Amino acid sequence: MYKAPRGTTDILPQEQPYWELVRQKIVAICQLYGYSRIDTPIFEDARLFARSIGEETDIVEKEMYVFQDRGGDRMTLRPEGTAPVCRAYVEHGMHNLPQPVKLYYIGPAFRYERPQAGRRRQHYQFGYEAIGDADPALDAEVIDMAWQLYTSLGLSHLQLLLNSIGCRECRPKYLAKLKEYYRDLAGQLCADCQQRLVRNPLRLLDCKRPSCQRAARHAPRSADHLCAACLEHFQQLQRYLGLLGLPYKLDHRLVRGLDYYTRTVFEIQPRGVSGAQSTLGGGGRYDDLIAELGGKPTPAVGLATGMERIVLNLKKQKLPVPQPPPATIWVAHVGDAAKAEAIGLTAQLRRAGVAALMGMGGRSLKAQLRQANALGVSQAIIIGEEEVARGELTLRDMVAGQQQRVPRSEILSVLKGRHLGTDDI
RNA sequence: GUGAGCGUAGCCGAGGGGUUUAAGGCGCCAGGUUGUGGCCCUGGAGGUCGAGGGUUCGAAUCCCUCCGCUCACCCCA
Repeated sequence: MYKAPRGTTDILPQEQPYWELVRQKIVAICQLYGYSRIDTPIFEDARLFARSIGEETDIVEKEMYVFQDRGGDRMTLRPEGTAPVCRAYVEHGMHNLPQPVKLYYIGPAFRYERPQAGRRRQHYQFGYEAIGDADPALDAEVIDMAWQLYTSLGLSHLQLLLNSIGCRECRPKYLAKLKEYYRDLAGQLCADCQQRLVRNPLRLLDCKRPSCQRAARHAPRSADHLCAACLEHFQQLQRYLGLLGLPYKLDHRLVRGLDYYTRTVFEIQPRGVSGAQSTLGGGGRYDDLIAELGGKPTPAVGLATGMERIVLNLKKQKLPVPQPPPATIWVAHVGDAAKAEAIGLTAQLRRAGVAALMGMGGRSLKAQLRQANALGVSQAIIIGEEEVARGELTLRDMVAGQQQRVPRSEILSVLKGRHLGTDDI
């Protein structure tokens, strides 16, 4: 028996209302903030991600789905959405458009990891990127937009974590200080952090092992070592967040696992959940990425959020989701002549915009009505020998349990009289 | 990659060596009305008890191995 591959899942019809709601809110909020949709390929040249995310990151080192296609090219199922969007920005010369260019995407991303709650090998990300402006007001807007998305879905008890990790000017100096601080503490670090000290010292700060946390306690903070320009940017951002009424918590240990970030980094997560896969969304500024990918130097800021984590939290907070309406009418029939009549009538109803279903497989009238009831259909039409002979239909109200004869030619106007056509929906 | 828990029909779930031809509930199908749903009653279909091996006269039940699922760690959405 075949099963969905590990870390993948079928999103079944009963789950879809959650996803549909999330998609609707996403489209609405993007319209509100001026973002246009972009769809990029699900696979890309493997080098795109190694270049942008960073060779030393977990994603690139152990989580990417890489394969060689039949032409011998090395491809990667995309592990995230920012790099492809930036590639598209450069490839299509979007620097000629009014800046910033605001783009959003919704689609699957792939990472080879052990699955657990809120983490799948194929997951769905919604993300957006504002490319072409360094104004901290844009950072604030990006954060505000995510916050509005979550709250418009009804999510509450969220917290915004914020940090600045500087730019290519000030970060190297900071990293040097960080390494210096750790020089005497190296013996206390876990094996992973021994590696990080050499390859990616920023990541030393967010190791969760108690001994490493202890070692990190008095580590120099990136926000205390920003250059004048980065400090100004960070302070302005905080001021703007204040103007927007967004509560935030500075977290000097928040560094994020992707190399392309500069200056602003942030995460939004539910309060009171630690450890588990709690982060709803995260992002930051990546002022060097476009140039890294061959464009001219272009500042940018963006966010990505996990759709299944939103759904997870909607369920956890027991928030209601709208259910799709059942069909309006069920056409039941008894006998060959009636079945022929039912086929024509059902088609006619649909063409008039009425959601209509008819019984299949020559089942008993009882069985047909039972199914109509189970599906929540509120009206049934019954056609038997007598109705066929007289050119009539029996129209049964499944809620009231009452029925009446209607001339076949008048059925549409009768239904309209009951406000059951699309004109009234 | 590491650790823990769990695998009995579509779903939930009893049974922990011998009348077990594997309970019960939900769902599905049909009948109780020669053309009428919901409630009720009756019946039916549906299972290599995750897989393989071992112990035993006898294994869903005990042992081993493997596989899968779930949760957690690492890391992230």
